[in-house]
Amino acid sequence: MPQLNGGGGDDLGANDEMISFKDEGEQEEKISENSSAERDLADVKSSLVNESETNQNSSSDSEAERRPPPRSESFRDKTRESLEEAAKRQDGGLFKSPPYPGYPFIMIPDLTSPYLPNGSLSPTARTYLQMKWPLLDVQAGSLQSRQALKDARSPSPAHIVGPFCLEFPGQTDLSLHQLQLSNKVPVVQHPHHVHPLTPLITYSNEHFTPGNPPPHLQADVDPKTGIPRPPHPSDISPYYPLSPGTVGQIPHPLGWLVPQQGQPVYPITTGGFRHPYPTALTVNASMSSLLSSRFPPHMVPPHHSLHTTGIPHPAIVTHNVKQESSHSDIGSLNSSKQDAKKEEEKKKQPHIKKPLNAFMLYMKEMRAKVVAECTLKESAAINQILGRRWHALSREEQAKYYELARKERQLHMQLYPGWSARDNYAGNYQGKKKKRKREKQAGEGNEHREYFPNPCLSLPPITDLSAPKKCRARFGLDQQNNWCGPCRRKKKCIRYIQGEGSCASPPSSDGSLLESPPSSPSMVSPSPSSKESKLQTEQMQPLSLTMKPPPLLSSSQHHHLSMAPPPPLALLDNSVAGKTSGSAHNGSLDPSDVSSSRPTGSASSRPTSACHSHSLLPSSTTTQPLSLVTKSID
DNA sequence: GGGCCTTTGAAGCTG
DNA sequence: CAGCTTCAAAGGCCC
Repeated sequence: MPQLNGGGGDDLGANDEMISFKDEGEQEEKISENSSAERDLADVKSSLVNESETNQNSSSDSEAERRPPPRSESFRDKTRESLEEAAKRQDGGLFKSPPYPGYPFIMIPDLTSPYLPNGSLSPTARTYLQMKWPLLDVQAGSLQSRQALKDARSPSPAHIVGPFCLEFPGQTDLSLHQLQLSNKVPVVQHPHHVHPLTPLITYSNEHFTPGNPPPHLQADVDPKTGIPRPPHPSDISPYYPLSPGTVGQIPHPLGWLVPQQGQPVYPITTGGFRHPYPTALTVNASMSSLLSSRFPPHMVPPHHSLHTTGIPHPAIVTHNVKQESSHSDIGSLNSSKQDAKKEEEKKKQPHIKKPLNAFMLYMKEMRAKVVAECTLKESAAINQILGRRWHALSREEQAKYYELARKERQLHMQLYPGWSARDNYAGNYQGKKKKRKREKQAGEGNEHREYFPNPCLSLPPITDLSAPKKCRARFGLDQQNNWCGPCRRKKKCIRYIQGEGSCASPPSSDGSLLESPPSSPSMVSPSPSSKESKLQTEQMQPLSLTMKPPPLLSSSQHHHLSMAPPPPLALLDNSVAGKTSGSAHNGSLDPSDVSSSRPTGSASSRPTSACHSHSLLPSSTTTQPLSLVTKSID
């Protein structure tokens, strides 16, 4: 695994993955079949994690040798390349594959953390700054961009047309961090420029004084067992707070930088959490030194989970849960008592949250940017955008997040050896537990998504017939007047229900396109020779809807899409394999899948700004009218 | 105040 | 083992 502490520029990053990618690129040969490509992709994806895991202890130098055999012709097949290229274009180069093999990928907490007590902004709490990542050459233009970003909350700069104006390379599609890094200076958060939201405001440097672990943590002995704790693995990222057994609150993994209140992150449970681990940074001396060398002292995480200020760490979820009604149940008094006991015990246990997965990490990092660019506030909409962007990310980019996620999991495991995801399942955790998720509608789980090329659209590009709130997704918040009653009340969309077989949507002139049977070959069958189909798709995508006025257009469009009759099974390609994680994963990395399901390529190819014209939206629908519609109803 | 929405991914659960 | 379910973050919205 790439060493965080590694001197030089390869601090961390998933060099391993990157290397492999590079190899793949070298071997870029002919690829051929989607099937093989898919397999390869799947392998690659898993390998992204596996490789790093297996190699975590090895030096980056040797990684190349141990690198798995090039698997990948398919990995980097032309389709993929073209897609990536398209994505790059769409994203204004944000995601262009970095030419840097060993980009320094430093995992640095985002200072603009929501964990701030006053953090109204919702910057990412735990973001990992990549020293090089999109080091897009923001250069000169970056000044403007920076300025623009400075007023992130202010109206988007003129050049920012809308959310995800991907067509403006390097101008707006940069995260604050990226911009900050654009000058090639490894500055994570400028000491001078204190972000309004920066948690540092709340904390004085003293709080972050490295090397001053709290007394209770100084002894590296498990308080519980008295057995000296094993040192943290060097490769573990410093994102997890310790879990001092007695300490009820743990700092956010990145708590040293993002102290906050009330945000539970990785609290410690009684169960099996043996004990306090020094902060990852503490544990990881190399990392710590790295950070110390790179960042001002106050940037360096404290060696202890409990902040000296006594401010509750976000990672901790206190269970101030009201006693459940069961207590009052006389009939089952005895059992109630027992239950109560159990509940109390559970309450006492801090809630340990699941480690963030790659996408979550990505979202955390990019959310703020999207919010600023798109002026969207609703997370649902933002997440949709992020989801598309995630798909648009190059493998390398995704690999970074997978690597981060892997480290998170690893660290999490180390910190909470006895923890299981099951612990957080409903019922196990007394904290606010979400109710059972909405019952799945028929067909849910096989939802077919369409990727609208235009990320700027606040309207969710994805049409999921089975998804509730169809109107919401279709029309967006701005057009609630178009929503059906139930949708307004957040109930099941009657339109959707009605439209299961037929379109209940309001008449729309251009809806015809959507209603029209799938004509696009690419749609119908993501042919293995994806290149061709892809081209076709690209050509066809920019169609009909393009001309529609954004709101109306999108609304009707979405509506039709959702209402559209089920596409032939053939249409139901893997792109919409359903929500199962497995399929989703593969889909994200599968070039073929991407090509078939992602209009991004086409979108990107379009010169016009998606943000401006919303043209992309229509196009996709045109080409993949039915595909959008998810799986066949029957 | 809590659930829903929405995304992907990880992991647990189920048949 | 495949498929399904739950949860992780986020913040506006609704009840």
